[in-house]
Amino acid sequence: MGKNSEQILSDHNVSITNPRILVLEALLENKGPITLDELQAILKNKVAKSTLYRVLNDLKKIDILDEFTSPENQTVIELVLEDRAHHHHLFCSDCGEIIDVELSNEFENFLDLEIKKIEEKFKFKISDHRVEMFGKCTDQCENCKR
Amino acid sequence: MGKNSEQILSDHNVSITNPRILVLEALLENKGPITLDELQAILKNKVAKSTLYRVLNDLKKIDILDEFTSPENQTVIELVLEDRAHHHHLFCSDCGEIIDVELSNEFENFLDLEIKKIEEKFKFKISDHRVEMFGKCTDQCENCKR
DNA sequence: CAATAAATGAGAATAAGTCTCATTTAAAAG
DNA sequence: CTTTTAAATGAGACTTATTCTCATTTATTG
Repeated sequence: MGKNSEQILSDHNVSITNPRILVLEALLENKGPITLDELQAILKNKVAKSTLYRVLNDLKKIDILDEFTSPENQTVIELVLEDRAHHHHLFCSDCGEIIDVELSNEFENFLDLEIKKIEEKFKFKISDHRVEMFGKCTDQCENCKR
Repeated sequence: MGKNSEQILSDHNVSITNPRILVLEALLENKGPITLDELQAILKNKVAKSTLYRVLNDLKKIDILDEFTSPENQTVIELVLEDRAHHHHLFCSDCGEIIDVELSNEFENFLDLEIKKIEEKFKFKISDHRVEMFGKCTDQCENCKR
């Protein structure tokens, strides 16, 4: 059982306010990536547009929100709590669905080695990485929402 | 020696126009990823804003332009000609530089195997993938533009 | 519960990208 | 090498996403 929204906020020394609770609850219910449009629809008439953007920026600042852009140029966000396993994303160009994907430990270890090589070659300190996969779900796709 | 812009256009059955030549030449000179802002600066007073966007969409349609979003939410584009090797991107959060990175064949093969597993698990046909690495270049970074 | 700083709502402002339409240009045919 | 015609362009209007402003409300602390 995960934490509730108030715990999350106080754990990060962020004041507990109604909009923040509402946004976090929406994200906690909707495990996995969600487009901004979808989130806005859920919170319509509950949280002002300007406040929604501010709250999302707050969550980014305390490092519990990941933001990225879909191939269709939609802003996508995802709550990243400590208990969430490291994962990547799979995008369907038919239905727009975005699926969390875990790759094998062997693969992640291999990737870490490659990254060490890149760090040396380019004199970089690499702090994070992301693997994105693009394709189409087949007709019988259980993930597809439509 | 790569192709020139007119050859590229005619190879893809696209009519040869001045704006298209100018955009392609700018991209050919600036090998590697470039932000839209940078490209717009280069082409200022040469190509209208609306035309620039149209030309970029044309290049996307004939599959020689890759577009993605930087961690700072900047639109980034990169010409992808047939002779370009498959590669990935390294982002510096200090200077904003985006560097093309090739990973080893062994790694790419391993990734292909992982992708096959994901295709089966999620009943997907995966057509493309992308590895993004995020970090900071060190002080003596030769890649850093400033 | 009072004081104060922080957060919010509403809408104005800005910025990125698309669309419209009159004009120009490229391509193809004679 | 002209003429024709469809396609492309430029300029700016329009749309949409995101940020900003400021008066009001709310959370926190003492």
